Amino acid sequence: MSTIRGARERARTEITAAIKDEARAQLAAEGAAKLSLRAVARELGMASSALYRYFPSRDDLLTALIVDAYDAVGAAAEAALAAAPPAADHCARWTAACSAVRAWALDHPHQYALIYGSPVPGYTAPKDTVAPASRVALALVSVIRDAHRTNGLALPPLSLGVRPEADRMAADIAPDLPPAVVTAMVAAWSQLFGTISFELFGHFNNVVADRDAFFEHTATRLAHEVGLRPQAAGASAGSSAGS
Amino acid sequence: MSTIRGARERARTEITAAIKDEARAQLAAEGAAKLSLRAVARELGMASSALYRYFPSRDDLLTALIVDAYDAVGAAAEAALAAAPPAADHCARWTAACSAVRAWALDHPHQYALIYGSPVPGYTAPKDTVAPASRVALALVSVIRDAHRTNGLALPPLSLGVRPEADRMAADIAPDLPPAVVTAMVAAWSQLFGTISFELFGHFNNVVADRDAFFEHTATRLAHEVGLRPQAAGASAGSSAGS
DNA sequence: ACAATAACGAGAGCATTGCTCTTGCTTGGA
DNA sequence: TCCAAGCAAGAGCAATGCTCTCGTTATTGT
Repeated sequence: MSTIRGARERARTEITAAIKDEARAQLAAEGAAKLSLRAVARELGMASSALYRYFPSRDDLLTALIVDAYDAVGAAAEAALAAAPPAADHCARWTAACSAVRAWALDHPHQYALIYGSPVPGYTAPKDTVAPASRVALALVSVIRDAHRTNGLALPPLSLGVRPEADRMAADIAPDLPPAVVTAMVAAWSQLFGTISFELFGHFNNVVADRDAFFEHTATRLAHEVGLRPQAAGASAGSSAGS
Repeated sequence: MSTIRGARERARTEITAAIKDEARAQLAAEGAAKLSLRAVARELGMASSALYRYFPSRDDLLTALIVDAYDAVGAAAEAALAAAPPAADHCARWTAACSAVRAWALDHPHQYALIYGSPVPGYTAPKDTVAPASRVALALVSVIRDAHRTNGLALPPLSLGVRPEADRMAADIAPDLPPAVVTAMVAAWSQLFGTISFELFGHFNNVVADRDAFFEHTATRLAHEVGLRPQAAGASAGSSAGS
């Protein structure tokens, strides 16, 4: 409200950012388990107790990093979609978003583990996390919505058992999409991260060698599962999109 | 190999088991991050230093728990398959194995997080873990192999990009199965755990309400993905298998 | 302009942790 | 019987998260 906003306030945001940066560096270097408030303070040249003016506890620092990480993956997915216009091949847009998420995960494995691995601390997800956490899912939904608007998506009917839950999810998430599509999309969403997590957490060691090819294939199959078909006809007739 | 093998040796295995039990209890109560050697020793009425005679470090204790957890999920999956003979509906056997894994995960969330969440400590997976870690995957392979032997599994041809990797995986994992099936099976394997992890780690909060129905549906679709089709004909004509 | 208030940084301190080292005791085999 | 190996306990070290207190500094209200 005041004019200059005070040197103090600016210093606060700067120091807060510096703390988070240093914490991220330690996270990337050693993992979440080894992230130490004292080491962060030491590296920043301040007393460890001073840090508590900015983050009331270690878990709060972690939570801040979690929110930032969710935002970063979400932004990566959205950027991939922004690079391919909604008019383009919907199947390719889907796989592009998936690949963007995977690329971010490979670039920031510890941040990825922070948000998609085991809940770290006493783990209570505060309200601040739910909005950033939804960004990837919303990006995927937007691809499907575009595809549904232009082509219309048709999926085989759901079995009786899921139908009530499918209707509920559709009404809750995307009332403009068929329940079968929404259900398939939620499944594909979780399965996408299952594949990325397995690769990142080492479960593919001695199993999958060419991870790029395998992921490309998996993402494409997930696209099929949600009703997206490659625009086979049209201009470019190249069989496989990538490399 | 000798006769009595000494009371000492027996005491050692007993104490080792007691330590692991207490550690498991703490794991279930507080999570892997809070598992403390000193607390385990305290609870067992022994000095903390005495614990190091049995496990050279905290990470070694964790590793022992990891091995046990892998064995437990693997055993759960195998038991589910043993309950349904190989002659039965292959699709139902697949979903039964999947559901068994999920049930174990819901019953032992922290042990599940230990093995399928973020790698916890300095995380180096020793050789001892790889065999137990494969049990679930091998159980799933056995279902597919049985199905392939009796019915033969046919899947649409793979795109050019994955074909080399698919051949490599098939030769490495199950040379008697078509590469397309093996590839789909690896994907389904990781996706299964993606769905379970999302449910367990809270990513389905405010998204999926009827988790049982959703999982049943997802597992069935995964079965279709690997080429398993429900034995629709025969006796019972009910549309959906489960209740 | 001045004083009250709030934010701030630093240091000391507490409880706890993983781990090591040394010191005795107990057991198993010669 | 006696010795070596296994064992348990205690003290101790470095490090952690967190709290409290005490001066200092900036902001704000009058």
